[in-house]
Parts: sequence; C-alpha cells; structure tokens
Amino acid sequence: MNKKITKIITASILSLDIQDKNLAEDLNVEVTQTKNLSHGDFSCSVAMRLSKVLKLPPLDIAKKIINAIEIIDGIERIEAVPPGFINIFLTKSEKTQVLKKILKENNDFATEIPGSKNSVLLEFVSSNPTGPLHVGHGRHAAFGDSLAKLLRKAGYKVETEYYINDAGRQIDILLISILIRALNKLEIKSALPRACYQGEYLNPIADQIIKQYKNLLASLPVNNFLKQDVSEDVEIDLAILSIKNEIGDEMFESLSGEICNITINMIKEDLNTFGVNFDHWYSERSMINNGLINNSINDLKKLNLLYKQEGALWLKTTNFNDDKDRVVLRDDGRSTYFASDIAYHADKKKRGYDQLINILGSDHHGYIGRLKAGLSSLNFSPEDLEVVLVQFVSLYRGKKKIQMSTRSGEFIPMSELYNEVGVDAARFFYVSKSQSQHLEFDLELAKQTNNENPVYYIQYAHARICRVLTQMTSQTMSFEKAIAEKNLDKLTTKHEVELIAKLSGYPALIKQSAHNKTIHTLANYLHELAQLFHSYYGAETFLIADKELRNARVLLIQAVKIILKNGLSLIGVSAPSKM
RNA sequence: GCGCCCGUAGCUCAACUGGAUAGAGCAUCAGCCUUCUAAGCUGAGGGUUAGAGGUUCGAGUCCUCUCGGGCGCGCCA
Repeated sequence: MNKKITKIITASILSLDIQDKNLAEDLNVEVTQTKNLSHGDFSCSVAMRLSKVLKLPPLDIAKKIINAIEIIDGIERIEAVPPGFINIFLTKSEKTQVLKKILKENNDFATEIPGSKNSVLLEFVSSNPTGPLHVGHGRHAAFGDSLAKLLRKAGYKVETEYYINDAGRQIDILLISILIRALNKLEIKSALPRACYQGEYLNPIADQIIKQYKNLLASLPVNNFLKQDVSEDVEIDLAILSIKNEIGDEMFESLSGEICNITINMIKEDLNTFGVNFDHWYSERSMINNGLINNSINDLKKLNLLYKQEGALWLKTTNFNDDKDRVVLRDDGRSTYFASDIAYHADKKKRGYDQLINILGSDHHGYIGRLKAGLSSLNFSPEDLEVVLVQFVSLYRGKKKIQMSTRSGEFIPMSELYNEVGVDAARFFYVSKSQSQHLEFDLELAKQTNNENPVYYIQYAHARICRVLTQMTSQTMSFEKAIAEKNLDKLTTKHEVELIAKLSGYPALIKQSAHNKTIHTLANYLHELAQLFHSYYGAETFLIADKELRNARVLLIQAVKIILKNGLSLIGVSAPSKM
C-alpha cells in the first residue's frame, strides 16, 4: 500500500505544472506510517520539501498535489493540513486486510524471500579462549544472534562465525597459568607470575592436565617464576621461555592446543545454553598452520606494499587512510595479530560472501580503519566490511560498580547471569537497549525483579491469548474463519483500530531494523504491541454471544499472537502458552 | 595532545535517515479481581532534550563552540 501511495503522489507531482521536471523526478517522495492516527494512516511531507524550490507556501502545494491525485482502491480520503502534510486515510476493509494476511502467512508474515538480499558473514563474540564468557560477551552473543535472525527474516543469507584467537602470547600465558596451578596442586610449590590468569575456572582444567601429564609435571624442576625486579611483561616472557625449554616446543604447542580445546568447548556449551549457535568456528592457529598468513604477506609483497624498518616488516596502511603504518612481521619473525586479521578477512571474502559484518566492542573502534586498510591493500573493497560497535556493559551490585578484568578473575560469568535471571529475561534485557548505548546492568535488581522484567509482560500477553483460545473451545465455541473475515469491519473500538495499525507496521519495522542493524527497535515494538493488547484485554471481552463480533475479535488476537511469537523468536525468547 | 562515541523525566532508556503535542518502564500518588490468567488494567504528577550560537517552512536529531562522561591512540590480542 505504501508503495502504491508513493506512486500516485509522485504521479500527481509530475502532472503538476512544474518547470523543473528533473527536480521533481529526483525528489524522494517518502510516505510513512503515522504515529498518531488522527493524522491518517500514512503521511507524506513532500510538499514542504518542494516549497523552497517552487517558492510557494507548502500548504498550497499540498493542496495542488491532492487535487491532481488519482484516488485508488483502498483510500478513503486524502487531506492537506498545515504546515503542509498530506495525510492519507485508508478504508476500513483495506486496513483489516493485514489481519487475513497474518493468519494466512503465519510465521512467514513480513519475511522477505530468502536470499533476495546479500549474502552476509556475521562475526561476533570471538572472545579469546582464555576463560569463560562474561556478562559483556553476553551482550554481544544476544545481539549478534538476534541480528542474524533478523537479517535472515529480512531476506539476507546469513552465516555466523566465531573467530578463535588460539594463537599468540595470551595462549602461552594461559598455558603457564594452568601448568603452575597444576604444579601447586601437586605440592610442587611455585609462585605465579603477575601476568598470569586467575580464577576458579582454571581448576578443572588443571586437574585434567594433572591426570594426563602427571609424569611430565613431576619432571619439571621447581622454579621460582616470580621475579619482582623485572617488569610484569618480562617476567611472564621469561617464564614462558623457561617452560618451553623444559618441555620442548612440540610439547608446548600440543599442550596449548589441548587447553584451547577445553576452553573452547566451555564457551560453546555456554553459548548453546544461551541459545546461540554458530555456523562456523574459525581458528587462527589453523590459519598459521595452513600457510594462509604467509600467503597474504606474500601477496602484499607482490603488491609492493611492504617495507623493512628496525628489523620488522611494515605494511603501508597509510596508503589507505590509516593514520600510521602497521607491523605485520615482528623483528623476531613472528606475525602480528594484525597480519592474522588481514589474512582472515581476505579469506572471508574469498569464501564468497558479499558483505562482512563484524560486531565489535566499542573499545575496538580504533581498529576499524586498520581492518579496512588491510582489505583495501589486498584489493578488496573496504565497503564490504561493516563494523557494528557494541558499547560496554557496566555491572552494578546495587550502587556499587563491579570492576571487571579477565586476568584477575574478577568477572561475572555470563552463565551466572542467565542462571539467576533466566535465559529469556537475560536475552531480552541485553537487546532491549540500543547497542550504541552503555548498558547498566544491576545484578541485584535483575535478580530481584524477576517478575517486573518487561519480557514477562510480553510473554504474558502471548499466554493470555492462548488462554482465551483454549477457553473458547472449552466453552464449546469455535473459531470460524469465514465468519471472522466477513465481519472485520466490526472491529471499530479505539483499541482495535490501534492494534490493527500496530500490526500493519510490523513489516516496515523488520525492514527498518534490519537496515539500521538495531534490535532494540524490535524489542520496543513488541512491548508496545503487548501493551495495546493488555489494554484491549482489560477493556473488552472476547468470548461473547455475538458470533460475528466474537469471531472477528478472535481473529484479531490470533494475529497479535502470531506477531508476538515471531518477534520473540527473533530475539531468542520463548513464547509460552501458559504462565 | 590527537581521534571516535555519548549527554533526553528522580532512575534506566525510546523517539522510524530533520516532521505534527518529546514517549515507555521503574519509583511516587489515587482507583480496579464474583466476569476470557491482577506477571494485568485505569488515572495523576514529573522536561528550557547539558549550555550558547547557527542552518530552515520545521531541530532531541545537522554544523560550530563550551562544559561534563566513556573509549582508543603497542613489534598486546
């Protein structure tokens, strides 16, 4: 309908006696659904935009457009109101069409044809496998998973991916942390370097290592790794070196591989419980082993974009809008994290996706330019990569802010959160606010106000509808679709009109949310829909003697039920039939 | 110092790419269960959108400056 109206308005403008026809054609006629029903069902502000070029008062232009317009089926009337809005009122039967459509299409309502848009690789969470996910990752997981579902509904072909940083110094540190912990458990006392990871989650891993490698551990000499006289960084590097020498590079590699497997499985299980499952798990280590990183560096060499300075190999990212050049190979010959990322993103493109979307923490915003420069330098278009930034989650216990740091082990695991408040509530809470805003999460409040959480409000609306439907059958009434569809004109109360308008807006909401990559808009929409329903529920009785009105109302609430369930499913929240 | 993000009701947040009277929840106050589930409904109070200029038919939204907060500027990942 929206498109049809746009068309007739555009046609009307073109039929006017306008000197500059090109300008009228270039003009983007926007027809939007109104917020306020007294302004009609749709409204258009094009007259006010034309006002300046035509040098006429906007209201006059609006009137002219209306006079020249060709009224089509489904439109009741069109009016021009100050300061120059064109408001379009639809006929009753046109408005209720949407209800029939929702019932007919069910979950497919507002779903675009699969694959009608770009193919997308969506990467998110990608937390370092050095420990369990914490509440900050939870936001990324909830947001990313919902975005994948939303984009699929909007017609994109989406695959999700988790990039595993299972190479590099952090993994060495993890290994040292676990080995020393294991030694201590075996009464081979050794102090922990300052940079080591701490936290309860290391215990079961250490136990497992003891089980499998008792002899190896026992053969290690007692060593004091704590060296207060050097810096933290030097201290840990010495510890890594010393252990490597003791057990050999090969054993070191195999051990850290094994430990990564354990932590990755912890993370997978955690995400699975949270309702988040990835299509692909992509390992950085595998990329080193199969030569992808070397290949990329060779490609860059051929393109003459590398140079040596102070023993290291640099990439001229400044050629591509970066503020300084970046190192890809260190003076000791090892590749940098950035080198991995260039190879990784080039590989993503080579796998054939049109569009790459990365969801990153806002603290990584400085990295975006570098990533795009990396893609550009290998002749990929930087526009193919879109980065969605998610702001931090601040945790509070009451008024006290909790400081989080993975290394010190002072973090609240994501699992603790969803165990306390439930997966549904946690997921809804995470996505109910714009990802570009800081999220303040008060644990005390979240745990206490279980029943006040907005997610229950929405779920309750769904459960109430289900209840009405079962009551209907137990009162030996049945839903007769034909009767209902014939009597939709009888839905005339304020609540009914508003509900129908709200339901009509669902496809546009999906489209717009997918375009803007926001989920909170969907969460808000569902809350508003539930609110309209609860209000309706309080004002009217559905199961009444009047068969015609009853069936029409039951059809309406069934449509509400379908949309509630569909919307909740996109957020990864269940729609219970009983509460 | 340079760069990015943010500042809306007592609190937590909305406001569809500049649109009509800035909206919800929580909290506060006053009502509603003999009737489809009260995890609900109805109503009230609460705002100079941090501040000052500017752009235009129209600004919370765009531009400039000031103030206040967060983050980033490694041969870490």
